[in-house]
Amino acid sequence: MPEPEPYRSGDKPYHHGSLRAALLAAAERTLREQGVEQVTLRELARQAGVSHGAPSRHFRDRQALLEELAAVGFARLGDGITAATEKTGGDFAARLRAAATAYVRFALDNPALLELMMTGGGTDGREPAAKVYQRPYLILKELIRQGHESGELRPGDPERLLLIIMATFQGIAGLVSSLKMPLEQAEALVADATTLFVGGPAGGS
Amino acid sequence: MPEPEPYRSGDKPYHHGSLRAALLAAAERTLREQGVEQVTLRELARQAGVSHGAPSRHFRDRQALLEELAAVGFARLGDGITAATEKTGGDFAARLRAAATAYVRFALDNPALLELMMTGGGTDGREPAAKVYQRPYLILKELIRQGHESGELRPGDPERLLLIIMATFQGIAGLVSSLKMPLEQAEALVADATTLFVGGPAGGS
DNA sequence: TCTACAATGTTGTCAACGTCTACATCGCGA
DNA sequence: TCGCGATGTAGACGTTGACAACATTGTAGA
Repeated sequence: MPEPEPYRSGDKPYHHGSLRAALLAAAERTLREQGVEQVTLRELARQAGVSHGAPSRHFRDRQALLEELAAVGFARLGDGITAATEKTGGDFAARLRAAATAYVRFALDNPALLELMMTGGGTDGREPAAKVYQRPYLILKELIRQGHESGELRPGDPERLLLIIMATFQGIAGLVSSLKMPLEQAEALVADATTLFVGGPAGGS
Repeated sequence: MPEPEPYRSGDKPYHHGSLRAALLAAAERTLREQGVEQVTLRELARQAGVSHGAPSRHFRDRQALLEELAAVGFARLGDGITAATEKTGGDFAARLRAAATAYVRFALDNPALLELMMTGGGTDGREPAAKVYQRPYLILKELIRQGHESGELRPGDPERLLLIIMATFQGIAGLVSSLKMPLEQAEALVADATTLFVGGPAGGS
């Protein structure tokens, strides 16, 4: 079965039309299905039906493409967390849990992409990837402010609380992802952690 | 006229003698100094003063070498945590903190190695790298049992508490590592988290 | 002592990759 | 119309992982 090209199917135009987007899409698919190692410029070019040199017109090098892909991931993750918290009612714990759940869900749905986002794909520290935390950082910061204001969150230095909470959720996401934990159990873990931060007992006893 | 001289310093014997260890050592150094991408079989062979095909006698392929390197890391991390908890006095919180501190210290001292341990270096899911957690898992499990026995740890299902604690410490290690946080601040974070689990208020207020 | 063998290292080769350069084709605005 | 910049093509080069054929060495047993 022929690959369903979005534009024209039979004759190939000299110019692709949206090669950049096509390369990123192919990259994400390949990353998900075969891992970073298989995300090669030549392979993406093949998938896009284009010569092996073409990608260089859109991405300086392989690393640049991976960073762009990671950026897409950042945006989607941020959107997911924002949407989750915004559509959740006023209860502080529920919103905190919603944010964490969105994070964990992303980790389970996009393990390879999340890994890419955290490690930068390559190694040339060109991007220390502290960026993963930026969006969640701001969202959580605001959430914590609200929690303190309403008295629903245990007192304490907001900055330090923020770091612990972020670390915990980040850790849960990583744990859940590398243990391939079922979503149900992952959410239970999130619920426990949330309860812990808000002040109640943990462990569901 | 043949030369019956056994060895001379300066002339290279045909057999290296301990090539496997030399390759692993070179791999760890290169990983630390230049990142995973630079850990190439040929480069390691060069560093060991050996031909480019020699490594294949000791490691099936590059991935196998990286996994071996990760295993070395697991062992060292486990030893570090065990040593830290064992040499710390009876107080539960102190021992929990000691374990976490050892973890975080390892993360700060060996960022690239820890990353390799968690991601498996490659991507071919040949090793889901849930191994990182095995040693800490057992150690923490025992610690939690003791904490519950002595009543120093807040009550709750041990399994769930274990997961949360592991996730948190794992998260702190990752956060600290990718944010290149100074050790001092990292330890404060660990102290906060420990206090939180033991039952007191967090945030150092 | 001699010899066959297993372990280890060397050399040569191949395909795939990233990257570079020279060239071809296209669309668009002066 | 025409020319120019953006985009894609084609080929080359050096590096890498992997493999196969061969060389060297220590050693166990005849």
